[in-house]
Amino acid sequence: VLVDCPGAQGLFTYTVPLELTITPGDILSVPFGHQQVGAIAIRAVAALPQGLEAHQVKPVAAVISPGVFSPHYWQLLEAVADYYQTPLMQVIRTALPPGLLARSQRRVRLTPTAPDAAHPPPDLSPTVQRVLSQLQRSPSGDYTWQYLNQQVTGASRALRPLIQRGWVESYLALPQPPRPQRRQAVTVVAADPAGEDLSPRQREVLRVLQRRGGDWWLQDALQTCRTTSATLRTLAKKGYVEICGREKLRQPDQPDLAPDRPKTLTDHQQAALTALNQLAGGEAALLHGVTGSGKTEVYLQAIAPRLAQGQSALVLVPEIGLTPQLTDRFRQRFGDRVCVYHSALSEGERYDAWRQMLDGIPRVVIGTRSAIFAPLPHLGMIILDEEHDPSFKQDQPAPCYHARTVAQWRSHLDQCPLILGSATPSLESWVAVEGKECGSQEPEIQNFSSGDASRRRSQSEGLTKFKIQNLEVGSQESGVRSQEPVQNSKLKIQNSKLPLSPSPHLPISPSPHLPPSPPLHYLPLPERIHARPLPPISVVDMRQELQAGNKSIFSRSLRSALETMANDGGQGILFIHRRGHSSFVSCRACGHVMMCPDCDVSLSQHQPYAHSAPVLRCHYCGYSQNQPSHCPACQSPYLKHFGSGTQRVEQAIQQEFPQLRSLRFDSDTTRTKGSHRALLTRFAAGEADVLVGTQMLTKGIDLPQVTVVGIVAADGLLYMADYRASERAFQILTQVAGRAGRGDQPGRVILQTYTPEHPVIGAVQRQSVADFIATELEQRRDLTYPPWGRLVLLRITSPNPDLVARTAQDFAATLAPQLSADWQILGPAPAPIPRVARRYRWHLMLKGAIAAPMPDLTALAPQCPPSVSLTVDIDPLHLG
DNA sequence: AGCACGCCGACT
DNA sequence: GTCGGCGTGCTC
Repeated sequence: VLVDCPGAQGLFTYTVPLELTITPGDILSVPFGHQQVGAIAIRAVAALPQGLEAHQVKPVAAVISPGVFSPHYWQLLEAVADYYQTPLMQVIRTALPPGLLARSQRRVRLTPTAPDAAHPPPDLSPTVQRVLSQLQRSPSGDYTWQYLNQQVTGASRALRPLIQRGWVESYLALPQPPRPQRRQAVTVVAADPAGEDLSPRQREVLRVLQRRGGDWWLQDALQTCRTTSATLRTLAKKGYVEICGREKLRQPDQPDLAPDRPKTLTDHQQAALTALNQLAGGEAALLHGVTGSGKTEVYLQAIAPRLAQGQSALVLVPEIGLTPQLTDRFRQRFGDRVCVYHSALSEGERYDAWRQMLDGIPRVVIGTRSAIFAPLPHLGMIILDEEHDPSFKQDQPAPCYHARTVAQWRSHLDQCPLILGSATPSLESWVAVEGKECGSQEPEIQNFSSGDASRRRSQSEGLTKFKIQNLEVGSQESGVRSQEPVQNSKLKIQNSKLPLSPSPHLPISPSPHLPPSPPLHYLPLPERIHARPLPPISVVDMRQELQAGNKSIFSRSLRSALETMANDGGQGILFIHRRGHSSFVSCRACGHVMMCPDCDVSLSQHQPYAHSAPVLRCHYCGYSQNQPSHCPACQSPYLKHFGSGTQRVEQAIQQEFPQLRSLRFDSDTTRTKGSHRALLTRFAAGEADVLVGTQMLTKGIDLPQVTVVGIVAADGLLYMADYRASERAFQILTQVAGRAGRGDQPGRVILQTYTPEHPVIGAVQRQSVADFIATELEQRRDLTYPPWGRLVLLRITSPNPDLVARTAQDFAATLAPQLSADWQILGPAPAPIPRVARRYRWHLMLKGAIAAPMPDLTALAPQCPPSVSLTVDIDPLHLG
């Protein structure tokens, strides 16, 4: 068994209780030390491993979910673990729905014999007293061990006398993995509802039930018929209906949609579709379609034949909550074969969707990044829409994987085609297009050979993380602690003698061999559907506006565009890249800037409602406070806000265009479930004239009535200290501009900036992706930044500022002699934002040649002093 | 990770 | 002599 416990390296042996059947690949719950943890069954062994006594072996506690890992799927997880230098178990955890690998909780509760709170026994030490009164504070007298230790220092020791006297008991709360939800269901079985033996009321109920399909959840039936369960039970007794428990799939509410049929394709769409249909398994294509060119229709028609052949399709989108329109279109085309999977679902909904995928019925799964691990048995196609979007890269907990990279491996392992779609392709994909002049420079996003892998392993001499595949090869590591490799290599010998009948163990590859990523077939969609023109983009120099005496945040041309739009009954979108009211608040008298107490970040001003008191919020840790009336440094009353965000823009509209009704679309107004869809529906229904929003506006929104797009200030995007700032600015601006003129009315875009000469602005205005990419590639080549080189970022954090700095320097010193000549160390240096949520952050960057094998950094994490944490980010996207 | 154990300084 | 803090090691 592989246990879900960091630091527990290797495999552990358990007995199988008689009442359980366990197959390799099952997800288990096992006792481990003083707790119960999640585990994966790897293989059955006939005899105890050497050095292990029978009394040491415990039985498996439960099977959480039966066999879910196919050989290919397992190889995919191993590849992710290996490339992103993350323990396999952690990769498994990201691939599974949350809660499946739950661990037990140590809890403590008062027993009935415990003394009354009013009469505490006097012969107890102060800490014991405190623990007792803490327990008595809650009505149940029940706390987790951990919480009690937080509240009362030294609680764990103080509990001992209490437990001895029998006043307190300590118990293990078993993990509660999600389970299928069962509900009573009513089915009409009698064809004729006019039976003689029915009362009038029973007859009526039966008729209502039958009229609408005859298949109901008991709850709904009772409500609709305004009846009681007694009536239905009588109907059941008389044989007219059947009542039985059935699993009810948990699903977010979805609107009823009219089905639609495939649309006629333009010539370009048709050409792309033909090419897609001819893709062999493991081949990949870049579908480069300008905004509004109908990529979605191509996806739909490419998927349809795969479904018909009994295969499933996987569609990855940047953020699903943001794209109700896309999921609706898929539902209209494929009905309930569409399955949505993303992190905004509740635990139960995710679990149900995940189990549905396992059943092998052909489906279309639409999901975010983590859906690349959807357990679909017969995968026929993978589509990554908005392939360039940075949210496909995970940067918080390891593995810091890029869904596009993982998709390439998966497409190869499952032998299915991969489609990358975008209006503004990433440089990585652009360079990988076949026939482009990059030759051997082509970034092989994944290209580790077995040679690399074994070299890496030998480099780190025993400190390397334990890898299952090592067992198969035998144990070359001398340093791996305890007897694991020995006993396990013995197991291996046992297993290898077995005939290759039904695989007795989880198929584990000796080392994840993955071929270089294939070249991309280039499929352009250079025109919008119905030959609609791309909207012209006018760039407005805001410096000249100021000179002309215009102090408004709206230029004269944006102002007039909005006025004509209002007269013509069109709708508009205003884009600003920051939410909230303003970017920071500072004192006019002394220059003091309001800062977050826990981060090195200025606080943003928010004004939830038009006249409410302003609130200051930290966008990094969520800290918030009311805006003080006087400067905390000098007591001056002149605290002023600078810069503008969505709230400020909305306010300005209300002041300057009272006739225009506006809606705000940012993460403040879309926080609750379903609010995206609600806002978009209201806007589409004409409840507002202007939609004011952030980046969110760029993602998969198709609003045909929009004729005007105003970019209130492009500058905030252009000047970020990140080598990808230009690329991201170009992508966002182009995508926002592309929201205009998607209906019958032509659109126009007004781009306001203080630096119209910036090359990104020019490229956006010319709407020329190729030009932009060519210049950008040139610049990156000079510095050997990706896609011409590769990066690894070590993020080191701790609440102790000196310790982080020292650790970062130590790591640099350890790595320097280990790295090959084609890698160099940049830093260490404090991170661009040196402190977030009271943790100090340092960065250590490794830059290597494109063909250079990745250095093995897995040995560093165990060297971290306590309180210091290290994240290894392979191919980082943002360096902030 | 989480928990137990054992060492060591501080305080009654 | 005891309490409580902290580093170390183990989990089939």
